[in-house]
Amino acid sequence: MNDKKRSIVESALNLFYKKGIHAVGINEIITVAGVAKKTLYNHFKSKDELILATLKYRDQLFMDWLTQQLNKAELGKDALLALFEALDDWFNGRVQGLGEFKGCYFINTSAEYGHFNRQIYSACKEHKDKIKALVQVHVDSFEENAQKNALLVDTICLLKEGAITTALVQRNLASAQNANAIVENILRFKR
Amino acid sequence: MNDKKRSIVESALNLFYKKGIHAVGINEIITVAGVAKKTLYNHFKSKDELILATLKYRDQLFMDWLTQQLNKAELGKDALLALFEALDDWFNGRVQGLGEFKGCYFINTSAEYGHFNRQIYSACKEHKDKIKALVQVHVDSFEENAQKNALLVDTICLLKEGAITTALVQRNLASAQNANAIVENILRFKR
DNA sequence: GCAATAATAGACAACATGGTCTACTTTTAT
DNA sequence: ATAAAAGTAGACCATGTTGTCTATTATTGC
Repeated sequence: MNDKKRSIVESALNLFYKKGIHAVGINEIITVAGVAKKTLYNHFKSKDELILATLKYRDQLFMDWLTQQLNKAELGKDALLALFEALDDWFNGRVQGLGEFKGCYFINTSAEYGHFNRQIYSACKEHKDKIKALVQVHVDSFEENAQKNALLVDTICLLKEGAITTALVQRNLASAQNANAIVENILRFKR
Repeated sequence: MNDKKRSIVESALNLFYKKGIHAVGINEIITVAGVAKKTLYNHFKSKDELILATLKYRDQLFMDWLTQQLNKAELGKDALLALFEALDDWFNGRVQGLGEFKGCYFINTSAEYGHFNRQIYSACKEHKDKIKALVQVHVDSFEENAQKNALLVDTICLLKEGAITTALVQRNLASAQNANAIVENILRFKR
């Protein structure tokens, strides 16, 4: 990816994430990116295409970070708890690369667009599917009973989404710690 | 509340909920409401004030419905399970009054506005606080241990938020059933 | 060195936005 | 019946929106 192009995507993502997509205009983006309007439309043929690029970019950023956090812990239960510790870091501004916490970019974008724009919706869904797949790997490593396995994956994913939403809407920045405590209890029972 | 005023609020809410707030203009609202622009600005001195009115209206609508659903069940564990059955009805379009499911209006609005507009943010937070208080009542009826009590309330609220978000973003309309199964397991353990 | 490519600033078009205002009509209360 | 209040349609304003286009300047690859 070109330098200019990357600068445009980064600036757009930062603004979209902070203020919401509809609230940010092209002119603001090019000002922040320090780029001419023609340059932007040279790389992206519409705002929608730029939005998709920010979703892709954020997905990479987020997945790289999360995968790295989980890999620090041991495969299985430890990694699952590390997931919620990572979330806690994120909510409380201890993760440089993700910017000041303002909820999940993909949930926010879904909330703004719903299922109206198929491509945008798909990008958001795919991001969540990836995370679920990551959780699945770790649950698979110790839970062989298919039914219990599925239930545990669902539980963890629901708690994760709930923690993100609660941190945003209720401004409860401890929600990841709460979720962590819940998961710890569940995993302990499973011994 | 005046007939015209109610019509404006209802139309605005329907449009905002379906398309997102920034995506809907005043002109569209007055057209749908069948009302002159002056009439709208007679009742509300700005779009922001109208947004707040829709939040208040939806809060009443939703809380009335939810309270009624929980009251059908017995105080305590039954009511908590009824909560997730109610969510399942909502997600799958079996609740007339709430319109076609498009996520939680308060989460969506928070996602669009963040903490930028204090009044809007507060209205969203207060709605969630009310629901949490409702859950609290039922947990209080059978769980006297303070720590377990708090943990259970958190669990239920996180699962609820997670189910709503997952139903929207992943288009997983069974998420409330999943959450229900999880809560059932937890409550059974508590015997 | 020089042609091709990519960047620049910014004018411009066409339309949408929130909000105000005028001139007129209907509804309501007494 | 009549005066006050609340409604109507829609012109209008200033600004903001996405997107195009021109004319000029840097940056490339060969």
